[in-house]
Amino acid sequence: MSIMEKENSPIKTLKGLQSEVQSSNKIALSVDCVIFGFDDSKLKVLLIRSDLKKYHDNYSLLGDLVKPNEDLDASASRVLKQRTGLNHLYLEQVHTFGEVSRHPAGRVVSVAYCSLINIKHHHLKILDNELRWHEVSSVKELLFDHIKIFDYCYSWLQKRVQEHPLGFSLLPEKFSLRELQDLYEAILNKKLDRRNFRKKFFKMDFLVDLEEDEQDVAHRPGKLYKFNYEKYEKNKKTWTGIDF
Amino acid sequence: MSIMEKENSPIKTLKGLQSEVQSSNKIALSVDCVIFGFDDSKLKVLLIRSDLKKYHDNYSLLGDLVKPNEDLDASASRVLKQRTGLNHLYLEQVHTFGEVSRHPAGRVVSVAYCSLINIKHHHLKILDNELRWHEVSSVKELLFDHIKIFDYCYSWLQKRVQEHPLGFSLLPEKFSLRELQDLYEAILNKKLDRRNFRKKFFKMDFLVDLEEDEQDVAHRPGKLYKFNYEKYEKNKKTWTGIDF
DNA sequence: GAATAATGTGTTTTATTTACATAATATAAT
DNA sequence: ATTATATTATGTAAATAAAACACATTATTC
Repeated sequence: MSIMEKENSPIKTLKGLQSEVQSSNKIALSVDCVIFGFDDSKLKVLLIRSDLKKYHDNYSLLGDLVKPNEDLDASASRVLKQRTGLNHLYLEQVHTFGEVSRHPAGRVVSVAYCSLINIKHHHLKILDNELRWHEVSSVKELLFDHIKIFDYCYSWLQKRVQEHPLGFSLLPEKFSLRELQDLYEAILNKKLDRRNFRKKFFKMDFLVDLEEDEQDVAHRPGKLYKFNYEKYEKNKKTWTGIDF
Repeated sequence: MSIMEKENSPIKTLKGLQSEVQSSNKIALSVDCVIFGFDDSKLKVLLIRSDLKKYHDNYSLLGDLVKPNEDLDASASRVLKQRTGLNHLYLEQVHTFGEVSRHPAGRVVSVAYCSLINIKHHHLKILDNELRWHEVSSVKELLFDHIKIFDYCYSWLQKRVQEHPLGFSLLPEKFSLRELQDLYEAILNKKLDRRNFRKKFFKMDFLVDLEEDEQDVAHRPGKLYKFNYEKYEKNKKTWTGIDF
């Protein structure tokens, strides 16, 4: 692999490799988190105002440098925890952005993570630097290349949410089918047929009818459901079908 | 973003940020390429023997450290070029592996790329360290965590090839439908119905009939086709359909 | 020229997706 | 309490796509 394979390389020792790695040109590595939430039937993203004087008008994603003794995933979890006070959130790596000139302070390669939060359930515990939710549709520019990272992660989410049950992380544990559909409509940014939507999800057969009704709605309340992860895992399809 | 957002951070200058990045704990960053090829109706992967004495029995992926002034994608291209002599290959970033203990020589975070080569057309120009093609089905163990990277990239390919026309990078420019189907069967590791396969691809409508026949086959020759990328781009579907 | 080993094509069946309309249930207003 | 309103819940028919399946055709080889 990598480090030890140079052209015409002779046999090396592990010790030699260690010093090669040590003395090599290292690179600042960061994680940036695109944190999505869902509230008021709208898809939102959590942003913070840049604390750089020069860029103080810009909002940015939440991120930090990866520590030398920290797994990459752990680094993203830490950023979430430190910046929002929230733990154990849905988190998945999406893409690594490594253009030389992407960061004005020097070479910084950034690994983008996507996180999904149930806004209603988890209240932000830290509110530095105008940390707050922004409507996804209103996000037009961000610090550095963050808009590129954001766009990439949003596209990723739009695709991913159609193939994996991650959308439930954005909802309360108990939700109505209307809320679920609103969520999908917000993420995919298009209207869906209610009857077919219901049919689809009931057929997938991992929603548990809680025999309970919505409260505090000014009309006939809908039934509440929860997502049964075990059932999903047991029955999930091995996806196939050539189509493009 | 990241670097400049510490808890309770005051307003910072760009200069301050620069020195923060400079003095921060940097990390050795590498790229590892999973290079797939297709030959003799079998999916293959290009591996090299480790030149580490201790691991000399292990094969490994092709990789190298990312240089300070090199874009990440460029780094992967360079590795391909340096190790195979081949240029302008299909190349796509897949995932970043960043566990602290993944590499015995110290902290090395590695960005995995997937590359697809037409074995027949591109002859390897460099054959260091027993660089050669291995049948994908026979790959059981690799250096360090390379088997994990390989498995991840193979799964990625299996999914990706069903949604995007990247498979054609593994074939000669002119190919028969049998070759195309053999390719899909090799990648997906299952038999497909010939009639339905043909229908599917003709319907997608980006194969150009070259009005030419296969040569040197011991039976009725098949027609040759090529992939029309422009036509694909023009008609490609915006993929939708909730299903999991 | 007969046997072989592929290619090339079409139909039927089944499953999935789309389109669409009406009855039921709660709240809010009078 | 009656009515208007807003939303839930449900079913069916039509169109499309996927799966299963069989036979005629065209080269090569013996």
